[in-house]
Amino acid sequence: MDQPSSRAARQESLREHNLALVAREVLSASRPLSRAEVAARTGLNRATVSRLVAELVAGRLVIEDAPVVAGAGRPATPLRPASCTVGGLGLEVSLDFLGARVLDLAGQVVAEEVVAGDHRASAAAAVLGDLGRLAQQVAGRAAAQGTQVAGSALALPGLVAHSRLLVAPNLGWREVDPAAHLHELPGARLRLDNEARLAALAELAVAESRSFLYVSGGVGIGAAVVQDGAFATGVHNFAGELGHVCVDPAGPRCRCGATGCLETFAGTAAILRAADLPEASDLSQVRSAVEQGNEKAERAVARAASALGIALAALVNLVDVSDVVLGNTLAELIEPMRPMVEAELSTRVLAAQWAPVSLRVAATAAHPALTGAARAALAPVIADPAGWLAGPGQGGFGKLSQ
Amino acid sequence: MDQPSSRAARQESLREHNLALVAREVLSASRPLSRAEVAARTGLNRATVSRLVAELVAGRLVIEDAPVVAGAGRPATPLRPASCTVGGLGLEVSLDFLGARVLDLAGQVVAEEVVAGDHRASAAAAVLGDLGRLAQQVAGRAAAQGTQVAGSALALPGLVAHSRLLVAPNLGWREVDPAAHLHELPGARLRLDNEARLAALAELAVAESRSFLYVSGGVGIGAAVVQDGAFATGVHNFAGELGHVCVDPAGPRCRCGATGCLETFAGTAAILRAADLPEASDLSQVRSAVEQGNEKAERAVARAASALGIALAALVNLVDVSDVVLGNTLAELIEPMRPMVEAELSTRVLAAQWAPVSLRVAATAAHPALTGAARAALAPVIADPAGWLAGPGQGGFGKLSQ
DNA sequence: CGCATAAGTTGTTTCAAGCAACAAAACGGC
DNA sequence: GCCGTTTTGTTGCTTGAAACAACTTATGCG
Repeated sequence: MDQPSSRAARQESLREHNLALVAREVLSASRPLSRAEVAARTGLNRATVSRLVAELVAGRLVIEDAPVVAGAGRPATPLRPASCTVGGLGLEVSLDFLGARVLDLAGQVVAEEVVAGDHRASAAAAVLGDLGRLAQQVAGRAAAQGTQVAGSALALPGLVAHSRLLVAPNLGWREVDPAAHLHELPGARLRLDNEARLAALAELAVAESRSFLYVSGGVGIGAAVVQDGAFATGVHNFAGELGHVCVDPAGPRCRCGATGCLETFAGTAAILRAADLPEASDLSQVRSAVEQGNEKAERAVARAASALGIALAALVNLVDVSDVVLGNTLAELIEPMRPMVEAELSTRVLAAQWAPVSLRVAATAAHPALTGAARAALAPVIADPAGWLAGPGQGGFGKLSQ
Repeated sequence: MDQPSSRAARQESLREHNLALVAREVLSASRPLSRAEVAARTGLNRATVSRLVAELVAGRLVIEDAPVVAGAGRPATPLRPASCTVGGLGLEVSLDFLGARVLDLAGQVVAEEVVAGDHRASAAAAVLGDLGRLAQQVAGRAAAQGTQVAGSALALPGLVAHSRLLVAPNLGWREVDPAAHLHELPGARLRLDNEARLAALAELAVAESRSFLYVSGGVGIGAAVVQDGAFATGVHNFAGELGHVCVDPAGPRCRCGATGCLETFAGTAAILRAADLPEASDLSQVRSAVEQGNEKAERAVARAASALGIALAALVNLVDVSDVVLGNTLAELIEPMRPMVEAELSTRVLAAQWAPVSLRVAATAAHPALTGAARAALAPVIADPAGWLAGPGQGGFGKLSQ
């Protein structure tokens, strides 16, 4: 459904819209495009595309390659995203590492730094102080390469509203305002979001599908629904708390206070505990045990798979997705879990017969939420190039959308 | 969220957009507005609004009332939706009635007819044939009053994709193409949608909130998520199957094939069976029994409330809504169910403390899905007045009486 | 070498909205 | 009762953005 923006459109809006359209086409193309190709793809006139591209080139968002001869006719001038001119700074606080990464418009890493550390039940101020220093350092390195950081985004394993972290159960944090501890970040204001959602954004950049459910399964289990390239965020930005869907009201008590949450069956810690393997600290060891026929491990995985299937079936019944992408540590167990998850899905999803659900592993990349955060930081520039070109450095961007 | 339409915008699009903006403002205002007020609300220039309004008046979508004196200054000309010029035809096949209703742009009923009947395990062709005759009759009466039907929409208690009904478990229908049995409906093509979603559309027109979850609880339980006035439809239009969310994997078998679906606890038939009241055929009788302290009825309601709470909690965790509207027969039981539903919600929803969920009864109106269907039929005209004014208008029904 | 072909540019036209000035229709104070 | 004030709606002019058509550029091919 096309939700019409209820603002008056003037001619300036027209230009902004078309400029953004051209920018998106060039910046997210899989190969360099010529002006003529952009015109063909967008439906704009060649002359119009030329004017708009000129603006993007002048603003250093897009660069022209040397013309390439390909068959008859005048050779086309390939256009591609500028590298190392404008960047987004992605930050992440995870249970076991801190990270900062700058990506440029081409999606290349300009600078990054990841520091391991155990942040379970940690002090927010200290951890965020460390992260701030890390961010400074990485942004400095990016600047040395000529990359101006347009903005930053922080991925957190918890519930985020506006610019506050409400609760991150596994970090043991409540009511934290990260911006207060992260002074002097370059660019416009800091955007916060859930780890799963930002990881989904990274997946979106490489996946061929533009609608899927991304499940980030670690100690906690988060999810993000991507539909046609946009997130279902819910009214308060709280959507996707798959880990606390009730799978069996008679199940074990969860640290959130309820009983039978998915996390108590399929969270990393829960599976490890149920598998009861001496000195196993990783789900890959559980997988090996299953492959070797360890019965306790098999039962643990079956229990997790059944629970995951029930929760996913609820989600599919409610929001109707047909492509489930499994990320984070839970991805290790996809093959042993697959038959049972698929069985639950096919019996419990009302529309299963017309819209079968597929299950796959996320594109492997280190720390996808970090990549997604960097992309989110850059998103305002891509969505509103006119705003960026008009006042770089200034927060001309009202919209934090997408 | 501003999902940018990925089409090239030309000046014509600008005009269409602003025309739609003005149309929406006038057609969905609670009181007649002057041109100057529309200009203030939309941000458009007064001159521009005048030009656009002239077009809408010429197209008979909006009419001018006599100027009204109100204080100093030139008296304003009130603009209001034209009545009885353009209408939408809403149709519904329900378990126990067939209905057809024409609404005009002002939201007034121009003509309607509702026929009771039991359609459980019925023959689709015969029922739809009856509905077609009913539709003809009602459309004819509307035409006699000068209302040209712009389009029609059909509400069905089942899974709808494109223009086919895939399955309606309680009707016992599968793979039905209603258009094939409903010949010669006036206006553009027939739109199909789920009963719950269309009922939610009717609720949206009268509710003050523009984001809520509408639950239609009858024999089956459907739901629709409305966010900022738009529906979350999912990838295939299957979203909202709340009735088949698993509430307890050890629960009774559902007719969908799975076990422990919400419907098996909180569907009308399930509650009646559990309450075990001789000759009760209605949930209002169950409510009376509860009020009189009937223990079996109390247990039945508690069981239903707990199940509903668990399913709603899953939904709220996943899609983040904070306003739940209960419609259809289940609304009868809202008060006896409220404490238990709210208890489940507050313990099971992770964000409950920051975004408490409220529970209320739908605005009472007879057959809301019928109203919603009529509004849906009219929606294309409001969303694209330019298309309507240019297109198949004017022709068919000759001069208006009066 | 000329012709076909495709890419990109330049000048003109079209169309929608803003702007400013103005006309219309009320009120209020004297 | 007349004149200034206030708000509404309209008219003529200007501005801006994109389409269109014609043109230039640069290549391949016979």
